[in-house]
Amino acid sequence: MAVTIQDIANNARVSLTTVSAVINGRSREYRLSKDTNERVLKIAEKLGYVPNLNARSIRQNKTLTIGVIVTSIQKRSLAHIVKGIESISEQNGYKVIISLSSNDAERERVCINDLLSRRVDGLIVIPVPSGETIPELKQLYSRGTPVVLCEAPFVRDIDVIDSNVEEGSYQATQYLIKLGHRKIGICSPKNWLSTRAKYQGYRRALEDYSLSVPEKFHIHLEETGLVGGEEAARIILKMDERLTAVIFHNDSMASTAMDVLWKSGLRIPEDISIIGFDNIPLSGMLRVPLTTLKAPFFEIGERAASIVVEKAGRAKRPKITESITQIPHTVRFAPTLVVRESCCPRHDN
Amino acid sequence: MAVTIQDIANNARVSLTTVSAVINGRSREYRLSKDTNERVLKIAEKLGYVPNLNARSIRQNKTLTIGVIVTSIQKRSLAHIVKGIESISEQNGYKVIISLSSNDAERERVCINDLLSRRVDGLIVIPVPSGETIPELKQLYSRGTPVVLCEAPFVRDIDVIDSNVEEGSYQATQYLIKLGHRKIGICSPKNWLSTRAKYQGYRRALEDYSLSVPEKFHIHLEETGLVGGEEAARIILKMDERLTAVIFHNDSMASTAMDVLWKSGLRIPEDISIIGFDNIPLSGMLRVPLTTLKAPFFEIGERAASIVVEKAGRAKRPKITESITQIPHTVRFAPTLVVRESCCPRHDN
DNA sequence: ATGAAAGCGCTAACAC
DNA sequence: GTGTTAGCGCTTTCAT
Repeated sequence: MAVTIQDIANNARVSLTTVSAVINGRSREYRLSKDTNERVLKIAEKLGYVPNLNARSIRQNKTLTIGVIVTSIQKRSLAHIVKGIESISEQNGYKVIISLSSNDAERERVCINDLLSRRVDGLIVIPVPSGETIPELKQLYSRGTPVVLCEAPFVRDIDVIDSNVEEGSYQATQYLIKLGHRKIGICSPKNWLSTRAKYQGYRRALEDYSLSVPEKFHIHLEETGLVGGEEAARIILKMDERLTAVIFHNDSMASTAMDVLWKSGLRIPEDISIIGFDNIPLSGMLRVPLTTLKAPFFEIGERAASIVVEKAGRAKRPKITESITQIPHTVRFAPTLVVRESCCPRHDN
Repeated sequence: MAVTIQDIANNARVSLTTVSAVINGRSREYRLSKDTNERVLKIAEKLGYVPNLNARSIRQNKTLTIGVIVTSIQKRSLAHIVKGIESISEQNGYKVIISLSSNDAERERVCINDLLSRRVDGLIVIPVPSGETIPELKQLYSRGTPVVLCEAPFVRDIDVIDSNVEEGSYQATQYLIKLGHRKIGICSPKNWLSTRAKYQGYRRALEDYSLSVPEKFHIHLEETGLVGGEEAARIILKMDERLTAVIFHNDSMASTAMDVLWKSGLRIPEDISIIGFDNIPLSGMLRVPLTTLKAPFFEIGERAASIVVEKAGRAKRPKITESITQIPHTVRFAPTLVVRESCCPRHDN
């Protein structure tokens, strides 16, 4: 069994209180003698004392911890969000504990419960892309738990910080339209909120330019990530009408799709223009450097964390919070188009 | 304040004990009536009860939690290790809490302390690459804390699961030698353990083929990651003797370096052959598909977690553990060479 | 079948 | 300057 303050107290022949005061750096406040202070510290050190945060938190009813739930850590954008969260949290004295939901609503629920059980002071969640868990998250929020969502298009009545994918998709589409493209496809995983958002931006752009919006150009994928890219490429190759440009859900999908398309003899961008999302580091070094949309993910994380930290801090002074009607914060950063070499004006074909 | 079992007990007009039994699914064991059981459950639900894991763990002296410390989550290899850890942990009823050390020894120490304070039942650490924290980790280990290191070349007297980078480097070098290369460079961040390991493999290969090992071909980088790649490229371009092949510390470094080299007019592989490490997903889709070494990172995570889970479980039956002299597990998986297009036989130049 | 009571490691109000 | 004591939310032994 681990060393406790009791052990230290016995060893130093002082009381629990004294030890506690020393450990918490309050010997001044408690007017402890410099001597006692040092002796206790030394003994703690010698005994290899490690404070028990769980015991402390149960007493103080706070943990100085923020729970973060992320669908996957492999996605660059999410990794950046997490770094942003960490940075702000740390500056404010909060530790972050990261949980992975692996894109699975049930696992996300387990993570939420676990973190709540650990009494985190706040929660930042990248919800599963299907949006399945949104109602539960809103309920948490309305019951007063400091919770902020990142990357949750369409979601309202709860704090949301994200990149405006609708807007990004609009920009991408507009760019392609201006290059003369008319047969523009958009590929993304089926049943994701962000898919719907991207489709809306795409549609809005086409409509703004009075172009038709053929339903068949909206390609729904079963798979996500790399495999999704292969699936997309296969579908595109099989279409009876050849697209002249395609917007992909993200860069890694675009890369794999590009790879497959290229291997089956299509030239990029001459035969088909490609746009991705996220601006991952390697996208500029691909066979054909990828045109893509970048968003300030690190900053998104920072903003999310600031809100949580602020609310968690406020929650400590109970009375004040009580009657405040929450006004949800929503910030959606507009992405910017990074033009590289995967798009060109439409060639007649 | 959150709902407690006391609240439930009051509401259900039963005792604390009863509620506790119900919550823990032991009403059978306690011979509680089906009626009581359901009533309590219903009330817990209604009140929105969330068990306080901290309180529980303080009582039970275990947390069913494994702490994982990782230098960065952006590195694919590490992300895979984490997934492997998660997978095994979950199967064994353990939650994982992930902390990021950001390649900073001091932050790693903070993470270790924090996790110990949270009384995790075990610890898996990817130590900072300088190896600075190894002594502390060994000390932890020798005091009986279940701790396993991943990716820690040279480290002994503690459980280590990793990829054998020395061996990988040997393979890479041998491959290049067989292609006829004689001026082979190796680039990696200075003062890293893995740098030393890779250099040893490289050196061993050259010596096995009775080739000279010019010190100047061992390039030490100030920077890591993408920027390290740029730095490497700049150095290579400035060398008075042109290398015909280079081994990079990892794929993302190799990619950026390749990009810079290519942009300054070198043809790859004709002018210079390139090998990376890690086999990241995009390495096959680069301008020149990258030859690289892949290692079973997911499996490394799995193995590490199995050990920790096993030890954590054993620790619960104190007597047995007491006198067992620990025999450190060490598993170093040999990487395999993935041949793509970034290497070719030496051209006279 | 259910409850009372002790105690896990710690903090904080209040004594002395 | 330092110690006593109550209790945070929970589990567990022992009574009933």
